[in-house]
Amino acid sequence: MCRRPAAPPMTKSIVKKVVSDAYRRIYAVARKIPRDRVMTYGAVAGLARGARVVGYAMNAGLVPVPWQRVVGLKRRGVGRVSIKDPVGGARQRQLLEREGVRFDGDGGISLARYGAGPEHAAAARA
DNA sequence: CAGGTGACTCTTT
DNA sequence: GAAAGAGCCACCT
Repeated sequence: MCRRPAAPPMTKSIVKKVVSDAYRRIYAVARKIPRDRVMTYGAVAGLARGARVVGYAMNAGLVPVPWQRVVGLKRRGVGRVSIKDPVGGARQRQLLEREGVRFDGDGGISLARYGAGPEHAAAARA
């Protein structure tokens, strides 16, 4: 049955977000992220142009998007969970590990291996 | 309309 | 290598 685990309140404000073209664009990209793969906010936004907006879109959490596959960039080639909520961050990490993504001792993710960006495609394939 | 905030990123000191 | 500042875009008050 369709049980909704902690379904967020569908307020008009939230609906308005989904209608936004920018949000739709972000959701479309996030949805394209393959399993066992991660993408940085900058990659989803196209660069550091609207990286913040990407986080906003994920925060909405009203669309069936694998927000867990969207991570922040800690260092060049290394990603990391940038969620503000410690609970949500831990959950994301667990979900990613569950899909096969391995974390570094410093909580970093090797984008060269799990990066879903076109630039990392070659590295990811290797 | 203007100000403030944020799951970001980059450059410079 | 760490810290601070600036840039950017969208949403909320």
